[in-house]
Amino acid sequence: MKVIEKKPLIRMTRQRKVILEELKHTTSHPTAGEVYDMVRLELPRVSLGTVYRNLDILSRDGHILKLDLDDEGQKRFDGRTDNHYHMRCIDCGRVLDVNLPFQSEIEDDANKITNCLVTGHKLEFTGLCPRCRRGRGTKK
Amino acid sequence: MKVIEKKPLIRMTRQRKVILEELKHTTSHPTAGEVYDMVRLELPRVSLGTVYRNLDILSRDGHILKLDLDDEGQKRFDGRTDNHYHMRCIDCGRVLDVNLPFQSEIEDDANKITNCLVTGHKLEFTGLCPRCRRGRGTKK
DNA sequence: CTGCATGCAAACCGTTTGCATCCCC
DNA sequence: GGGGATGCAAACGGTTTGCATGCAG
Repeated sequence: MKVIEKKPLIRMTRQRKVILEELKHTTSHPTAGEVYDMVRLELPRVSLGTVYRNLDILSRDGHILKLDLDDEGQKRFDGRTDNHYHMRCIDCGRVLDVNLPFQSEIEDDANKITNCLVTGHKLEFTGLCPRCRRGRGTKK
Repeated sequence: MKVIEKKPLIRMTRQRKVILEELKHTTSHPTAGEVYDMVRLELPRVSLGTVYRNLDILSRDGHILKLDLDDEGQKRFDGRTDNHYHMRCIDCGRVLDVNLPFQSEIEDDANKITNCLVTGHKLEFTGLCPRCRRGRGTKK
């Protein structure tokens, strides 16, 4: 498993700062468009291109995570940067953190049965979030 | 874990048949564009729209798998429909099968620590495929 | 002062869709 | 013969990019 090392940000612009702060203060895993909407409340003249460019730089340097979840046409962003898993609600699309221990050993297992050099893994759960679950039966 | 039941195909057109056969005879996890290229060798007048429509229908009915892998702007398709995992080479982009036992129990673990109703999971490995691994050091 | 960052708009690329025609059952 | 499938081309949605200007260090 790779330890992501955060590089210090070379240059902190007003836009970059607001984008980073918004992500650090939410757990909603917003899309780029949603980040744009959030930032625009504070910086009404920010451009969507700037948001995309900064999300790229911030994730490249390890300050945020870029998530590429199944069945979504778009990426999501996470201010939480430690290794953790996610669960996506197939009803409402909400994305939640799953605090299962991070299983680096599974990469060893994969290494044993392939000729690859496996260095990372991504685990994503699907199902119903607590809210959507109520609208249906609760038994498994 | 959900057992996917294959529905019989209502109608078998020439195009649909060729698309399905191409996918059953390769392990390369091609993109829609790559399937299009493969099919075009046999049916030169096939349209890209038809390929997309059939890939949708075939995956909806469980005859193929639609894969949404990390860091790719596009979907891939798999003629192998049993539950299994994948590994993506971060160097060349190749996608390989990983025949690790399918761990439905991990969904139970997730159910225990969340209030969600977890019904599925997806596990994706990243690293170097055997070919790309040779170009670099082989020690871990 | 220098060069990276911004706003704006156009371009890009994978995918979807409307429509007239075709052809499988 | 009828309804789903096709080819074609235009539209779509998220993302990227070129360019002139702005601003952090």
